[in-house]
Amino acid sequence: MSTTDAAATWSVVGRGTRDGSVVVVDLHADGSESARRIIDASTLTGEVNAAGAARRWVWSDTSRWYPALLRAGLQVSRCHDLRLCHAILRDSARAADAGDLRRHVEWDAAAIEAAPAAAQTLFDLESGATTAGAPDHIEDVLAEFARQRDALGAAHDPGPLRLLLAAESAGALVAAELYDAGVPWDVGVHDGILTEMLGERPGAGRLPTKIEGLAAEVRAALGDPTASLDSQPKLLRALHRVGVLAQSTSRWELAEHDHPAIAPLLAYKKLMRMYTANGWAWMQEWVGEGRFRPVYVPGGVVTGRWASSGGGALQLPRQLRPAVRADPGWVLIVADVAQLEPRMLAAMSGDTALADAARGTDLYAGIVSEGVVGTRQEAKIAVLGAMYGATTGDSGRLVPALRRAYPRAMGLVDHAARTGEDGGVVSTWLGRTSPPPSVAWRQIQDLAGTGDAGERDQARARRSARDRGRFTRNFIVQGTAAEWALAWLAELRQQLARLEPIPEEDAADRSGRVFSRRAHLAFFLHDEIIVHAPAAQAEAAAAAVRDAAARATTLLFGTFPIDVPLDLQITDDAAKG
DNA sequence: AGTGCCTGCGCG
DNA sequence: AAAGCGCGCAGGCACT
Repeated sequence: MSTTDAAATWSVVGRGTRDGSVVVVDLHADGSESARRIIDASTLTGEVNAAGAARRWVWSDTSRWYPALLRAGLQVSRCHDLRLCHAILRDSARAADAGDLRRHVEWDAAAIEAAPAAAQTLFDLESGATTAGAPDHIEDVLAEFARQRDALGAAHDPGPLRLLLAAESAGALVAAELYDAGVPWDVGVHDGILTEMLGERPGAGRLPTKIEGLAAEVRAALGDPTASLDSQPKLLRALHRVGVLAQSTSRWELAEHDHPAIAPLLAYKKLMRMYTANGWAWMQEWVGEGRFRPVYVPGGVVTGRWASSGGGALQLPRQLRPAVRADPGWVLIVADVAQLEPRMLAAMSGDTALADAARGTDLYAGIVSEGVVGTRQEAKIAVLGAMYGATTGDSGRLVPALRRAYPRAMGLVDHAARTGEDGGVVSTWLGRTSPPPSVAWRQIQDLAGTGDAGERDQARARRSARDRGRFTRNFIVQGTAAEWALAWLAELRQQLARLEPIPEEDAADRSGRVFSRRAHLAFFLHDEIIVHAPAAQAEAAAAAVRDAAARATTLLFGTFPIDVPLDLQITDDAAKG
């Protein structure tokens, strides 16, 4: 075991030249190298242990390095994920001089790579097998880290951007930890919900009884015993034959027609959706040993939200929530923020009137009590319309009232929309910047600007400009909300990590997993988290959830008086949350 | 058999 | 078919 330099700030990890070797380079804050060690991949866990909690690990891609450490029972405190930070710095309008980063496209290619391979890692690490993704050789890693520090150092005001990079990297740690921990899942409850809803689990080649029954009802009502219900064009033709002249087969349109086939058809579609998306086959594939393990993709959405790849973590139907069950002797802490995005907008714009309406748990009720609109439902439609750029219908009609009452907040999103329409870029509160318009978009606008553009060219250009305006309008709000959520996650995982592990005999299992003896994050969905905690830690973990949210708000907005209230429940069943 | 697009619906 | 943003996934279907 080699020694580590306690004074060093960063430990940069990369692959060595020899197969299976790993190189760890300690750096001081000024970037100077203080130690360099060549080790076997299998001893990296020892290095991490010896380095202590304060160390920030720098690596190409958290999803390639961290899972193996977690499986070896180690949690790291902090990291700098070069792949994710590259994407932010490359585009950020607040990072001066990112040209050097843009030239190194090999760090972009990795981001385009599909799902992070949560399943590979330790084995590959030890065998020295190469995997696709960001460059991993230590010299490439050191060079990229230097470029990123240069881009940050040259920034006019690097503080917010530095915070964003730290939060993004912490999010990468959380994503790997969520996969390692999994969502505690009761397959018995899941099976019960499916059976109740769909009927008995069918044999091969058959559908559940209730689905078959509904299909028969629909076909009888259509007078066509062989009608296909799963092919949109065929179903549409069958409906037309009985006089239902719908344009599409979507639920909301079918509901407007009056025909005996409609009710069973809507029920059929609902059940079929559950059966195909989250039925027994899904359970078989994604749930094992009492844990649902979806694959999260941090930074997977341009706005900074996470995406998912596999398991559909972000689309888990509310109906299936009861299957999220704490282990015996454990509880769930289910917490979410109501109306996170308009709260972010109020704070970003410094709109104290909207911040006043946001005081307390229901922003929409606040808008009503300020007399801006008449009902809570109107307030909701107006706010969503304001953030999404609605121009017609109820929503578009209500937005002007908001514009009069909250000129600062509305001014900010309206300005973002105009910038987008003009082909410009916009940035979130911490500095994540929207991508520039595509070449195709530019061409459409340029063509419309020339003298010989036809009426259709003009119309197309206006439409695509407005489309982009709605995107940039929403980008600053959705992206800042994602930043708040990352800060919440980052604070929370640090606080949970400080909890004392419970005695071995009370552990959820004897696997030696990092999270079997301590409260841990189990689920994350944009503005909502679930923590799985030993009963003895329930109150401490809930306090951590609340405190982390408060700290996230302060971290982003300092002393600006914006409420970000949590709805928080401690329960053994996530559906009660 | 593999691909890429379309439709529809789940989530925020 | 949404009006009004951001996603992933399943099934059908046309194409290779």
